[in-house]
Amino acid sequence: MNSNEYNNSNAPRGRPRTLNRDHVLDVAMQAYWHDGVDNVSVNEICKKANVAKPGLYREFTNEDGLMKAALQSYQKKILAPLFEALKADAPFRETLGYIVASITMENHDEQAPKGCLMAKMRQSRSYMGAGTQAEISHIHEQVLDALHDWVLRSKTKGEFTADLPPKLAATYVDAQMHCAMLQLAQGEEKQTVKEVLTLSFSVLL
Amino acid sequence: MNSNEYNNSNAPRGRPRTLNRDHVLDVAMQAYWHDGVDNVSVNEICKKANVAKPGLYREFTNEDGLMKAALQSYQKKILAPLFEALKADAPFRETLGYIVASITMENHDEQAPKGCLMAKMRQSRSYMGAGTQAEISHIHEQVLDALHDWVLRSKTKGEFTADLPPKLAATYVDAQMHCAMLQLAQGEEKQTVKEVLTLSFSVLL
DNA sequence: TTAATTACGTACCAACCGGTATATTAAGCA
DNA sequence: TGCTTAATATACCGGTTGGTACGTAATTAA
Repeated sequence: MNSNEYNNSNAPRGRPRTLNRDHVLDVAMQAYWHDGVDNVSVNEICKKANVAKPGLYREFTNEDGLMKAALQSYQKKILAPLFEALKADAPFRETLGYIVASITMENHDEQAPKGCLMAKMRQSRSYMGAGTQAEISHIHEQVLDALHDWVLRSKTKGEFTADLPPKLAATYVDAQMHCAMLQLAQGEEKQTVKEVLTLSFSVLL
Repeated sequence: MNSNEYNNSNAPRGRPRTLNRDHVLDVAMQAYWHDGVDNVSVNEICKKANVAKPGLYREFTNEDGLMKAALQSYQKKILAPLFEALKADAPFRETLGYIVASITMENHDEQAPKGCLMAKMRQSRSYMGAGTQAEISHIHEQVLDALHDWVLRSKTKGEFTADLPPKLAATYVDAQMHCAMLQLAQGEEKQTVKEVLTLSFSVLL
C-alpha cells in the first residue's frame, strides 16, 4: 500500500501544500549570506526559490519572520560545529587553533560565501525587524555562554593560565572572532586575517 | 561701499546660488554616520538639509558623489586628529593610549553618533558606488601608511620592542581599531570595548 | 456530487527609490 | 529696458520595495 494514496483520518483538509519550506530557507540563507541582508529583497528570494510571494508570506508571516527563520537555519547548519568544538573537551590550545582554522576556512569549500551571516546580521541588527533582532541577541548570548563555559573548564583543567576574568576572556574571543569574520566578509586576505587573529589570541596563552 | 552691491568684473553671470555646499555635506555626513549609509536616502538628506533634489544633484552629480564628498568631509573633520596623533612624536605607549581613549570617546561629546562612519562604510563598501569605494580604499591606505610609519619610528626610538613585522603591527592595530569602532556602532558598552581593545593592544607592549 | 477547506499564483497596492525635464526666477550685461 | 546666463523648485519618470485582494485549483468530508 502506498502511504500517499490513502489517509488515516488525520490528513489535512484542503489543497495539499507544495511550498518547500526548507528549500526556501536554504535559498534565503544563502542569499542573505552571500549578498548581505540589506541587499536582498523578498522579491529576489521568491524568484530564486521559485515560489510565489503570497506563499512565502503565508509561511513566514513577513520579511522579519523569514529573516529570523533563515538565521535559525544558519545556526543549525553552519554554526553548530563551533558549539560542538567548544563543548568537546579538547585541549585549550587545540580548540583555539580549531577556531582560527574554521574561521579562516581552511577546511571549508571555496564556494561558500565569505564571512559569517550571523556576524553580518549582528553588525546591522538595529535596522532589522524585532523578531530577527531578538534571535540575533539570543544566538549571541549562546555564543558568549559557550565561550564562558569553555574558558572556565579550561581554567580548572589548568590549560588556561592567563590572568584574566573569564567573562572578559569570553567577550574578547567573541570580539576577535566577530572581527575576523567581518574582515573576511569585507574581502580581506585569509592569510592576513589568520595572522591578526592568531596574534590577538596570543594574549590568552 | 558695500561689496555686495557691486561686482568687480569676475562676478558670476546668472542667478546667484543659494545652496550651501558645506551645510549639505554636514547634514549628509551626520545622517550617514548616525543612521548608517544604507538607511539614508538622497530624499531624506534633501529634506534634512532643506534643499531641492536637483540642486543637490547639480552639486554632487549623483548619490555616489554625495557619499564620497561626505566621507571626505568626515576625514577632514573627524579623522584628522588621529592622523595628527600618529605624526606627533609622542611616546609609543602614550599614543596607543590616546587611540584607545579617542575611540572609546572619553573626550567626545555624548551626542556624537556611536562608532565611525569610515568603519561603517568600509564594512559595506562593496555595495557602494565606484567613487565612494575608491575614496574608502584611499583613506584606508592612508591610515595603514600612517600606522606603519608610526610603528617604524617607534621601533627606531626603541619604544616598540615587540618582535613583529611592522606591516603586521600596522594591520593589527588597524584591525583592532576597526573592530572596536564597529562594536561601539553596534551598541556595545564603552567600558567593554575599552577593555577588549586594551587587552588586544597588550601584545604590542 | 456537492460543500467545505485550504493552498495556489496573478495581478495589484501605496510608498519610496535614484534621477531628471521643465518652467520660473534672479542676477549681470548692453 | 530687454537679453543672456544660470540656479531654483515643482512635478514628474520608470523601477523596486514590502505586502495583499482575489479568483482558482486541489483536496477531504458529507
